[in-house]
Amino acid sequence: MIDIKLIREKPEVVRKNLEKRKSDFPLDDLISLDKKWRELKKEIDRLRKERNEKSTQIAEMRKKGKDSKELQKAVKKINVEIKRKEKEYEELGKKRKHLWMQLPNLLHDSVPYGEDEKDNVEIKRWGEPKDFDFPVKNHIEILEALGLIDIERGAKVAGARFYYIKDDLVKLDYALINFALDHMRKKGYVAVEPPYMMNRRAYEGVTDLADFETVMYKIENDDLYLIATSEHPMAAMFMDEIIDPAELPIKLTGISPCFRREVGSHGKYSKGLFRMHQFNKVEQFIFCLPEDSWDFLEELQRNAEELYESLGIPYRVVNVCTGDIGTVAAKKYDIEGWFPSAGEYKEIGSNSNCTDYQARRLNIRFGKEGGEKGYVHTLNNTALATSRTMIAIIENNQNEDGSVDIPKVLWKYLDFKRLEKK
RNA sequence: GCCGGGGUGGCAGAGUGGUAAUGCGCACGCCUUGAGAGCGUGUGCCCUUCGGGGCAUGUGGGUUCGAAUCCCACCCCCGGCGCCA
Repeated sequence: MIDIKLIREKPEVVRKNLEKRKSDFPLDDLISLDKKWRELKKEIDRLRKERNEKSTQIAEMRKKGKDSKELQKAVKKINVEIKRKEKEYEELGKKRKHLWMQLPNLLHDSVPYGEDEKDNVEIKRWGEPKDFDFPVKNHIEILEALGLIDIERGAKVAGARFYYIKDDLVKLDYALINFALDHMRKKGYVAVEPPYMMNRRAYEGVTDLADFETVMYKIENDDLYLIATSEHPMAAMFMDEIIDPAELPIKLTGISPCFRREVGSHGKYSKGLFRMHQFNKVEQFIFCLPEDSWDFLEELQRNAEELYESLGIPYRVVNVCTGDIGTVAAKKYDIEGWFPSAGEYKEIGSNSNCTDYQARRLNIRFGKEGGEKGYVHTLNNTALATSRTMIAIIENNQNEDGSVDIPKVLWKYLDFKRLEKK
């Protein structure tokens, strides 16, 4: 959510941002809706004032034992009118809010202009993709041969894009979680295991409204949605609160499964473990003062890069362009890992500064009571999503005999050093 | 799930039909060499032509000229019972 005052007073700034995003958002509709809404509010407030005055008069007359029938009649009449206008006001208000919530965040100047992900700008590359002297296999071939994954039974029991992972792969999953958690905790981030479900009000605060149709699973009979990432419950954690600036920054690292419907994302990179309905992820999250958020974006970036570097996964970093950045972020870096079977870099993590956009929706402020207040800034970055990282490890560290070498940093979490046929 | 108690500002806490006391905290000012104490002003949200106005007692309805207060439904918290990994 963007400050409504900015929309009213400097619509040209907002309009320019929309042009940059190539958004077809109907800004003029929002502005005129807001204007009508305010006019109607003024009108209703005037009527309410009249009613309050008359009611007070009635009370005084009663005290004196005078007859107040006429006044009562008049108030009744005003009330009918208030009720009529309130209904209109409420409908207008809903439309206004709905539209307002869809208005995307203001972009940072450094976000490159572009149509889609092809126009993302590479800003860094680390590591050298290995030259294999044998035909590389993809992770599904490798895992099926090792008997560590069961795709068919996953589909039988839950549907496509659900899988059973087994045995040493389960251990590897948890090793990666512990590895990432340890890394983040060493940096002073507080580990959080959040609720895996959230109610509508909280969820509307953290994400694009369109996600309710394409991303989130709704729990029947309850006002609950399965979380798509622990970013969401962490962001909502301080909903409707005022944080003492002395407490900031708040640095969290969340661990949870992530549930995603993935409606409309068929085909692309959909093979194997790359895009599933359920996966585990360690996430980084920061609440901070507005002036600090751009520095923290770089800190979050570095944290994630260190993880992939110590795992030995070649990666590159892209500055995500205007056409690919999404509604909530003001700036976003993606980390793309190297996948030998595809012969390209693909997204394994995503780092966003959401500035005050989420905080405004969630009503999370900082400030002393009675003192100056403002909205905090929120940032989130993947630390490590286990499924995609496992694919990267498996494909990059495969041997000709079908075994896979485990990166040394994970050994202490495991009772094996290779995935191999038993 | 059942029974009981409860939900009022940042916190504590009054108000049982007449339009939200009071205390603490916090911010600003005065005073002070400084701090503290003391005194004063302010302290949520929305609108405003900056004069002011409206809203706000868990949420949503209802009754009434007027609801924190009465009625209905729901949500949440605490205690007990039940069920349970």
